[in-house]
Amino acid sequence: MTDSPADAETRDYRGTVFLPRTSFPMKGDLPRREPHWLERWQRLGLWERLRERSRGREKFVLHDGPPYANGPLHIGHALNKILKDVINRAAQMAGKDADYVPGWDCHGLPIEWKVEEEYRARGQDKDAVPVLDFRAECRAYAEHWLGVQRQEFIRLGVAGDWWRPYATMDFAAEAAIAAEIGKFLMNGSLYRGLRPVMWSPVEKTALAEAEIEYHDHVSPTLWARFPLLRAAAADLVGASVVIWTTTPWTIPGNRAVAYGEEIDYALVHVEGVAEGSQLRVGERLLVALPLLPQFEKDAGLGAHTIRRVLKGAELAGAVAAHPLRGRGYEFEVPLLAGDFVTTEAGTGFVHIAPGHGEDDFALGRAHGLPVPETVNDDGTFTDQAPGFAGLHVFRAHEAIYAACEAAGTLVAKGRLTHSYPHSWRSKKPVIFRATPQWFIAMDDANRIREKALAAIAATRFVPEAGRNRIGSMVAARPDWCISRQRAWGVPIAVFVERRTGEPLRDEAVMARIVAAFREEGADAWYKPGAAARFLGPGRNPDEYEQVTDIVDVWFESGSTHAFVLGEAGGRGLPFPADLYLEGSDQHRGWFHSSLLESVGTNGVAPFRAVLTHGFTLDEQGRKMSKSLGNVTAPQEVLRQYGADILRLWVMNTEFTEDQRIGPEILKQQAELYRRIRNTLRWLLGNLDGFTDAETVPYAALPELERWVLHRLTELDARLRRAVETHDWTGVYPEIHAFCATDLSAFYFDIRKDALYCDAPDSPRRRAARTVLDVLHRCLCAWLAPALVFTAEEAWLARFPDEEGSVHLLDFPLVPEGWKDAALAERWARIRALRGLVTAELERARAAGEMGASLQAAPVLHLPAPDRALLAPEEWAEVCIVSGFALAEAETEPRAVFRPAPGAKCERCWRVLPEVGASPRHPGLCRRCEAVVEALPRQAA
RNA sequence: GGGCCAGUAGCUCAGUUGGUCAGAGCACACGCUUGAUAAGCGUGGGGUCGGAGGUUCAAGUCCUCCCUGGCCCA
Repeated sequence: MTDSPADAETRDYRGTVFLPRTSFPMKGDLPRREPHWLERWQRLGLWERLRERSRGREKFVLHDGPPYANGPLHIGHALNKILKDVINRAAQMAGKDADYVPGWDCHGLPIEWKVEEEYRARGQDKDAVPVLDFRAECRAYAEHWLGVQRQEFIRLGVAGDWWRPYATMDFAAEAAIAAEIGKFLMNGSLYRGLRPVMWSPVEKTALAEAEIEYHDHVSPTLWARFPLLRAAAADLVGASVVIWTTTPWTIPGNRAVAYGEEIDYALVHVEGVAEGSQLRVGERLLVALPLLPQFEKDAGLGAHTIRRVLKGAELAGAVAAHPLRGRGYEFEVPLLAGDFVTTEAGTGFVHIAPGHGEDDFALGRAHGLPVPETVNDDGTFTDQAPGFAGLHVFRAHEAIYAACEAAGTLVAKGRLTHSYPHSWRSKKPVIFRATPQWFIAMDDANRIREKALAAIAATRFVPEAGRNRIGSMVAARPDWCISRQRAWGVPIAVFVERRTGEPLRDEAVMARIVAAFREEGADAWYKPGAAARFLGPGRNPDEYEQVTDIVDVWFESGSTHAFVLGEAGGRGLPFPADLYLEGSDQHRGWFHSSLLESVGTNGVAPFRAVLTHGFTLDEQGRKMSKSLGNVTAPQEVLRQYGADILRLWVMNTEFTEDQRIGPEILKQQAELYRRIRNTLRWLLGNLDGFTDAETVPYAALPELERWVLHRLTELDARLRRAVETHDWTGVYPEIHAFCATDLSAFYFDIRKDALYCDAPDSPRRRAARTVLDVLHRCLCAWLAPALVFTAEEAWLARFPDEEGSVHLLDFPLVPEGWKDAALAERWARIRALRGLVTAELERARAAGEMGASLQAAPVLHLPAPDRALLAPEEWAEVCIVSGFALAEAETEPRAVFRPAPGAKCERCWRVLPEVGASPRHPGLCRRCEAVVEALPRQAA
């Protein structure tokens, strides 16, 4: 190189400019890079290190709601676990010991089905397989999917105790669940009662709702008289209430008739009948007024008069005779108000058989009606159906018709094709049938309902609406039916004394069961000789019935707190948990069952706070479904974009409500990500070679730098508030906006001149780098809970360390002293005025008067109060122009474009009159001349 | 059919107790830059705040009804 002026004209000063330098690439390449970070964290034992170094800190426990170990993860799983992860990581970085134990729900029907399916594929009969073998296959199936889902969660970047998770099929868990049932047994809340369930007479088994499919079916129909014995109004006594049913076989089980209080009923006096009609001239009938025209046709009603019309409410207290009175059905049949009664079909009266319908059962229970068991396992009538014993219900209608006709209560009969429930397996029609089931009482001496409502009042709900939602359910729900007639689950390990029908309440028996389950799993219940083994030497197994029902899986997952948290959990986690976090459907599910279970055994809720998220829909707000082809699979997002993009999406949505996702939305998230990534990249590039020695104390910083630090205090406060309240909405959007608007478009753009062109020891450049250092530390830490991979990459790009990780850090302390509201207000005004300047420059640019902003030296006319904001040279800096003049304005500020006089400095590109004045560097301005002169020769 | 929730620019979201509240970011268009460069900067267009009534001097913001969607039930 030469210093001769002749050469200077052509000299390239690019090499003397301090351009950003970094190894941090612009492209994230996340699908390829993320797995390497996972390997690194695994190798470092990051989770164990975190636990080690936060030992003794205050615990934060987000108790994991267990996903079902069946099939690959869908987007809802991803949303849920990512949210949990962000909250856990943020709590950890905010100074807590956030120990997170992931869990799985392993028992239940869907897995039984899958295993049965595999049997069928092999031509094997499930019922021929010994129960212990079947259970072993179910266990292996759940084990497999637990492993798959674990890897998928890990790939999402979710941190937790993955190699020591909990599972409801762990022996310890099965033992704890049995022990929890034992507590309800001992405290008296567990009882055996009747309840109608969907029952398949072909398979002789109860069916779950999901095992039912609906097909068209031809049912015999029956219109029957219920002669009124007593009623408030004299003209009703002796009249007949007419009911209509599509299940005549339920007549023997009838114990009441329901009416609608608001429905208008006609008291009809029959004066003529069609040929063949079963109606009698002179009789009086009660039929809903709107249904009377149809009834005329159905029953062959001829001439008649409507004596009067009455509201159903008038029937309160009325009593009718059973239509088979005189044939073993001598009891009275009360008329009861039912809000399920409609005038859509029939007669506006519903015959109530408490053993054969949901509404029937509920109404019966509310009024203390008996629940006769009129039907056997195989669908034949029992002795409790006098006159029909042994007859199959599906072949009983002719006999019922005949009996009614003989009793004078047959009004009409017919046939109806309608949608009717069938067994999923046998494709045969099913029936509602009352069967003995196990219940937990809501309102006995244990007062679970009352205590649960109190616990709800004491819990924090985010969003607040959750309190009402779960509260109204708890207030209205019936006793909890916890028994299922299934194989894959935890048995209700109870014995019933045959002589008394009472469950055996013996602590010693319970203790033997729990101890055995702990060692051998719940399989112990099914092993030969189990009854003798658990009952102990003092009892004869023949005198006891060993219950073979399993417990509702909701009871199991509702018990997770009992084997994960507290003393019994053995993991050093406190009870209750700080937070439960699941989808809003869990108000009826896991939140609900956990609450009831814990209230029943501990008297309090297992959580201090409940956070719910909504459901993930497609881009049009529709539910995702395979048939619509609008499913966004997390695996596909990972393949195409990477986990950090999916995580960013989670944090950018209003997740307490339903969210949307799809190709367009993901593309947008990738764009938002790029802005954040480039902000980090620019920071890293401009911090090249930075050391603490360069740092400038706060008091010596220019206002612009102090303003940036003030913004950090605002973001820090926002973040810490989110950690406290679990209200994360808007936090990451704000960080993004900070990167885009405050940093990239404002602060960085302004400081490029100082950073690129000032001398390395210039106070202005050092001040900027001081702030860039803080920005890098803050952004890496703040982004770490959400963008777990990118934050790590950006941290290690600056502080390479074989053992290091951004995830081992706490959030940086942002000094309170950086907060400066007055400064913020002044700079808000400065930015507003800067907007006037940029708009004016744009006008000039469009008019062809200028290109780059450094070609301008505008004049800004300001009213008096604004004139002291900045000096002209500071305005030039802030507006990124080469010159600047202030002038007076009467009222409204305005900017006027002027071209910058002088020549363009070849190094810093500012247009200044002084350029050309230097003999050694005629192409440079004074600042750049000095910088270049001071550089070591090889650098220049 | 019932309970709960939501419906603000193409997209993601702000809009406290009703009174410059019709905004931001992204996307889009145009321009600049070419020393964050498959980057960066600027300017701009775009919404009858789901619809209809009502309360009020004044309503995305309160009330009623309806529509659409979601969750949970029947």
